[in-house]
Amino acid sequence: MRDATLRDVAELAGVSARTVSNVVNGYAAVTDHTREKVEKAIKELGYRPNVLARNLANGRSGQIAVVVPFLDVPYFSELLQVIIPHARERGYHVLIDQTDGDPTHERELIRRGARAVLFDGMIYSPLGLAQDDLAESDPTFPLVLLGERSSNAFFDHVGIDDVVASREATAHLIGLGRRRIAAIGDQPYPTGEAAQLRTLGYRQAHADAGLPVDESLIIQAQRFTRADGAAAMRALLDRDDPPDAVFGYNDPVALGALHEVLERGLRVPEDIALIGYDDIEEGRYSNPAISTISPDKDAIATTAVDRLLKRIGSTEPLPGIEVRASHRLIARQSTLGRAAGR
Amino acid sequence: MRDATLRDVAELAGVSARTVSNVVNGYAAVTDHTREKVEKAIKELGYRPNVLARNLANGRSGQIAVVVPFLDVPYFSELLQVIIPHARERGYHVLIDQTDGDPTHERELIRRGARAVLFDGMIYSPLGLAQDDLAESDPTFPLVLLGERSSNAFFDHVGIDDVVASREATAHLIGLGRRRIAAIGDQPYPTGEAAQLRTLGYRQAHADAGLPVDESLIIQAQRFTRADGAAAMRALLDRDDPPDAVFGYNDPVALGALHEVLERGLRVPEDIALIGYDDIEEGRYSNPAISTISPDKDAIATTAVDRLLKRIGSTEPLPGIEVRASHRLIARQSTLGRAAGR
DNA sequence: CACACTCTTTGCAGCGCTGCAAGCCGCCGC
DNA sequence: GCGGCGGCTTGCAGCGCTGCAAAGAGTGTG
Repeated sequence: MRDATLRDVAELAGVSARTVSNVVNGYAAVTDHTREKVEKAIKELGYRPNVLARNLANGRSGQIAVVVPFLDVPYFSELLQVIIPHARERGYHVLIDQTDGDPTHERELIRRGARAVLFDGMIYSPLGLAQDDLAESDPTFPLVLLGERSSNAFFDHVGIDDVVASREATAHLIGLGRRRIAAIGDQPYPTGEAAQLRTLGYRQAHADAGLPVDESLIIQAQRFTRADGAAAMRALLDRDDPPDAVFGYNDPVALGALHEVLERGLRVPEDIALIGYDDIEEGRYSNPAISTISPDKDAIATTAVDRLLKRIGSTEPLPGIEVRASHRLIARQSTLGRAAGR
Repeated sequence: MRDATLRDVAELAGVSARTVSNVVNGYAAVTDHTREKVEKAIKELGYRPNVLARNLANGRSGQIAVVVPFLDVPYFSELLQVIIPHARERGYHVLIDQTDGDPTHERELIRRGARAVLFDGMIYSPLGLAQDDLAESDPTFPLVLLGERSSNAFFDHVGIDDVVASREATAHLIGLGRRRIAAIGDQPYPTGEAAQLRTLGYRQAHADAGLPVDESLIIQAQRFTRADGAAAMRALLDRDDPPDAVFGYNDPVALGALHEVLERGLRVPEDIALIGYDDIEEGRYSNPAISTISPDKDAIATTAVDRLLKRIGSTEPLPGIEVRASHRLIARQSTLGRAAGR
């Protein structure tokens, strides 16, 4: 059986289709009497508005897209966990896309996004996207960027100050007396701007302490996975002069490295201290629990949604703003040892 | 500037709108000559089809919804990681919703889903939903259930055999000589059918071995988180007669328990052996790495999508089928100790 | 009692696309 | 040379809803 339409309801209630629409949307003032009639008819027919038709008619889709490189990266799923309900409260559904970090796919999205009528705006966490690619995007399309990239004049950008945070993480290790600190996760190529900011912070911390940087301790990682962290650590431990501390550019990398260290029978933090980045739940339950940089995820998620909706709601393009969420360093057993206590 | 429409393209190319539509969709045969003209016009105007209008016109949305209780449960994000690209290859976008395990929200979805024109079908992993609630759903709505629930005549159901898998997990511990095996995750109430299947397997394994079950070792858990696992373990270790092994109903629970055990200075597996369920990546990198039941996630994800699309494509309702994906037990250090090697 | 004004309700047109069925055209066979 | 046929192309109508502007109903005022 065909679903009931607005017109069906109108007919049954003896009013015009437009009035039914008004009742449903609470638009114009409607007499109590009329409203009751209409509501009765709606109930009787089990009418539900056709979202598609509504969207087509008013040119909005009621959906926002959230694009992340990898869904199984805990940081992203934890963020989505906040974004989805927050968007729902504001009347938006969330469409999720995953780029697998594929630059072609990412570029595609950012360029054609503007025309995709499927969603009204996009929250985007680019990975393999160079700054230049952003320039090609339609500046009138509501877009909020997540992560470490600096915004341009057209889009908003929400994230923490990665340079400062990375400097703090490194300084924490230096403060513990470590002198051979490895950095795992550098990406010294155009699409690795995010990683480069962390490397910059790492360097700054060394400079602050008047320490030299051993370039050979800066290790690259492609995808920031546990496997990447473990592989990098393996190489580091095979050297004659292994490090005495590790700064992982995200928690999975640090956790992968941790796994490798323990696997070799070394002690953490006595032999090697480790710190990660992102404060995913997993890191609170690893053994030992890992120290990390904790970004204010709630703030990032809600701010991103709010900014996006503001952009969507605005008729003329808003200038891009840069939102800095707060972060803090959480020291746990992987740097403090048993002293970290519970 | 307004986006170009089909009609704009038609005008520029000097053909009818319908022909442009044919070119775009590759429907009817079109002369090479005409096609070229149209394609040129499309490029010139930067035309992109309006998905909303298309959907409204042909009554399909090209979107499927995937509903999970919690996005930050690694098992679900790993599953989505497979579902999303697989659906995309088949021309579908994935809309993700998260119920937070809220029964009201879940019931709402299942009941009204049929009418939600936003998506053509739904893959659903219910949590707080009793079997009865399913009966209220519209049997003509394409729906595939994930997880442990047994299907009814109207929906498909994809999952592994939880009873068998749980029996194997428990038997593994028994085979190691353990006799006081705790089970963490039971949910002895109507919405906990999934958990109950695991408890059943646990009991069967004991029966198989001629061992009695100590009911006090069956611990409940609400949400299957690391925190739940840790809390349950804490209580178990505070007893005078702590267990010598633990079967966690999913990996996070097992990992939370593991954390607590190590925190107390006990050895794994010497003092307490642990096994989890789901084989999330995290468990391969924990210290020690945890043994687990590994469901064939690829098969589950792709089968679920394929079945759903088949249902969507079929004019008359298909009878519900039960798909059993395979699983295997992966023994790692948390039960085998160092012997598990690398 | 006519008129201005406000509050409700209405009809129309159209969002951009596709299903349908008819129309057109050139070519083949007899 | 004519009817028939198959391959391409077209026009129409309509998916279900909302923006817009105007009509209708009701009220108060001079």
